[in-house]
Amino acid sequence: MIMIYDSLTRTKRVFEPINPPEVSIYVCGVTPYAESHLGHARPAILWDVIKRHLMRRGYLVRHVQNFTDIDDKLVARSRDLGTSVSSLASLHIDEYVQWMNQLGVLPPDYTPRVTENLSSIIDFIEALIAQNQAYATTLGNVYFRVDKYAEYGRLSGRTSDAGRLGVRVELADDKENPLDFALWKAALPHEEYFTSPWGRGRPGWHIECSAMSSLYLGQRFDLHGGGIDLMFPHHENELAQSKSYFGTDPAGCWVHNGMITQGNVKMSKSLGNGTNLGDLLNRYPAMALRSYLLSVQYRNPLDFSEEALADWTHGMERVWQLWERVRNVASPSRKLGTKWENRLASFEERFLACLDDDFNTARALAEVFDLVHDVYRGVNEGETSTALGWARINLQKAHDVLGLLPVESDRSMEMDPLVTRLLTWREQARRDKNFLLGDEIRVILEKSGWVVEDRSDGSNMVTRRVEVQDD
RNA sequence: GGCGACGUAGCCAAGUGGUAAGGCAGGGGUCUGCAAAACCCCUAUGCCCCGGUUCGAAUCCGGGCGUCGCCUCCA
Repeated sequence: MIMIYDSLTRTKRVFEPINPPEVSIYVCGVTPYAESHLGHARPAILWDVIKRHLMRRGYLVRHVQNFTDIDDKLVARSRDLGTSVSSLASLHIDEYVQWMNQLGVLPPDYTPRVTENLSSIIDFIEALIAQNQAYATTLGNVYFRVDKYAEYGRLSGRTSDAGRLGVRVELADDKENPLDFALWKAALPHEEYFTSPWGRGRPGWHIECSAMSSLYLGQRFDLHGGGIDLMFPHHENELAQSKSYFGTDPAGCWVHNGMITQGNVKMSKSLGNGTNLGDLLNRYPAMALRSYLLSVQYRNPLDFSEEALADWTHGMERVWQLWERVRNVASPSRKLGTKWENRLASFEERFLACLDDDFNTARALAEVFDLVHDVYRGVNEGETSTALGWARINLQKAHDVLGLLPVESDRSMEMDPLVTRLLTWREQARRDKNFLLGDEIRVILEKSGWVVEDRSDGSNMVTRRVEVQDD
C-alpha cells in the first residue's frame, strides 16, 4: 500500500491508480532559457525514484515531462544573444539531458516540447473559446475567463476574490478581468511567432500542460508533479483549463516538491543564485549529489550548503567502500538464524516500506546505513561470506530504486601514466622498507589530488580527492 | 496584507499520541611500518517559548517568537 500526499486535498492518501496496473505521470519540466541549477535536479531525481519504486511494486509506468521551449524569457534572451529561440532552447535542453543522465535519471517516456505540439494546443484553446470559457480580443490575445470557472483557487487555497488574488496581477488593456490569464499571446512585430486562428503569436505558459498531458496520458492521469512554486499560478490555471474542458479533475494526485535554497534563499534562474549543476558534477561523484538530494524528504525545503554535501559524501563513501568489497561475491547459501542475518534477510521489506510512505527517501537511506552496520556485525562474528553475500543483494536492491552506487562514469578516473609510475615506484620502496621514500611519494600524489591508502593485505587503493571549494 | 510551510544535538536530518531513526563532526578502542581508510563502543531525560487536552505529546489544540515559500518568470 503506497501512501502519497496530495496537494489538492492536503492529505496523505492511499494511492489507487485509475487504471491499474498502469500509472500515468505528468511532471512539469524546465523552461530552457538558461543553464539548469541544482533546484532542477530535485524533481528530476525525485520522479526518477518514484517511477522506479512504482515499477518495483509492479506498476507499469508511463512518464511524461515537458520542455517549455517557447516563452517570453526565451524570446527575450535569444534576441539579446542574437540567436534563435529554438537553438537557445536546444542548447539548454541538451545540457539538461546530459546532466540528468549523469545523475542516473532514467529518461521519461515522452519529453514533448511546446513547439512540436502547437496544433494540439490551438485545438485546446479553440475548444475553450467554443465553450465560452475563453475569449479572443482584437489585439490577438486569447484569455481564460476566470469568472466563469467557479472553482478557481481550489488548488492553491486562494479565493477568487479579485481584490486579493489580483493585487499584483498586471492589468492588460484587453482583459475583461484582471485575473484572466493568457492562453495565446500576440507577438510583437520583432518577435518570433507561430501562426494561429488569432494571428501571429505564441501559447501562454499554462495551456501547454493541459494540452500535452491530455494528448499523451488522456483526460485523467494518476500523478501530476512539479515544484511547489508552480502551484500558483501555473497549476491552478492548468487545473482550471483542463477541468473546464473535460469536466473532470485531470490528476488523481498532485505532488509538489519543496524548494532548494542556499542561505535560506530560494535558488532561481531569475535571481541568478542557482548552484550550477555542471560545476557540482565536476567536483562531486554524481551519486553523492543524487543521494544528497534524497537525504531530505521531498516536500521539505532543502537548504544547500557545500559543507553539508561534503559531509554527506563522506557518509556515502562508507557505503561505496562496502560495495567495492562485495560487488562480485556469491549469494549467501547457509541459513544461520542470527539477529543480524534476519535483519539482512528482511532488509528490502523495510526499505520499500519507507518508500511506500510518501516516498520517504531519507528513511530509506537510513535503512541503507543500518544495512551496512548489520553486515559488519556478521563479518565481526566470523560469518563473512554470509554477511557479504547479503550486502551485495541488498545494496543492489537499494540501488535499483534509489540509485546510489557508483556508476562507470564516476569511476572513469583514468590515471595519468605518471601517477601509475609513481605508484609502482612507491610499492618498490615499501617492499624495500624504504618508508621515507614511500611517504614522500604519497605526499607528492596527494598534492596532485590522488589519495593513496594502504590496506592490510599489502594492496592499496587510490582515489581522487573530493575538492571542497572555499567559498 | 492574503495563502501555505517550517523551527528536533555542534552541523544535516527522520519521526503526526506511547516514551527521541540515520549521517557528519567529536571522544574512546581494534587494525596498520606510518598515515589514512575501515570496523566496534560512546555522545539530546529532551524536540523554539508559554499555556491547554490526555494515563501519556516532538507529535493534538490555543497564544507568542523566529525563518522561509507563493501571491510576478520560476523546479
